[in-house]
Amino acid sequence: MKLTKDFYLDQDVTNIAKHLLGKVLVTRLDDKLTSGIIVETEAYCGRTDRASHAFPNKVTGRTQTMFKEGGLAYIYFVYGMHHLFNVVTNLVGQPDAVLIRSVEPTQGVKWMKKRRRMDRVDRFLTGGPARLTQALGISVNFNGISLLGDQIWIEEGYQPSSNLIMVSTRVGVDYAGTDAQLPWRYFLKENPFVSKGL
DNA sequence: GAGTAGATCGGCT
DNA sequence: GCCGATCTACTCG
Repeated sequence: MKLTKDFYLDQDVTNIAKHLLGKVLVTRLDDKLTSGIIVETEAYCGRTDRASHAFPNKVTGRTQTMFKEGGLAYIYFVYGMHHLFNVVTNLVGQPDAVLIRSVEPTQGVKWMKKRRRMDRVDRFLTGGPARLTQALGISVNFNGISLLGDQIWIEEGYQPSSNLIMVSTRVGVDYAGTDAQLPWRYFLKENPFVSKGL
């Protein structure tokens, strides 16, 4: 069951970041189906949050995707080599997004191993924002495409009980001043595919 | 296990 | 010109 448009239109991006835990991210490329359960996310609010590329509601070539209606993929390139995948949320003109930081592999493990050039199934396969995009074959080519289509989408999974949902500050956003202290990272307790503890 | 350097390039000032 | 929503390989111990 693919998530529908209305899921992505919630105006509180932290709600969506929380609710994405336990859902399943799926890609289909060249008939290779790969998927994983979302176990770690971070919320970014472009209007108020200095950690967001779109702060403060700044439209540029890179950020324009985030200003569109919720339900699209926002993918950007960093450190000269990594592609990071985000879910665009909220209404048109509100540049909010959720970074997907880790998934737990489910389908297509064979393809994921091949894309990652490794032969184990542990957090090094799909834990970490750049690792999961590589494992699922996501690149900037997918920037701006719909999450309701047939190349990349998110499905219903399970609803984690609230005592398993952990909250912390976000990773790698020290440049954001006091906004670096916001508790906008969510992850599943003791899940071995989460990128780092806390 | 912890700590650190190096890779590598698009976006923005 | 600087630096990044990161990862890997390598060191030391």
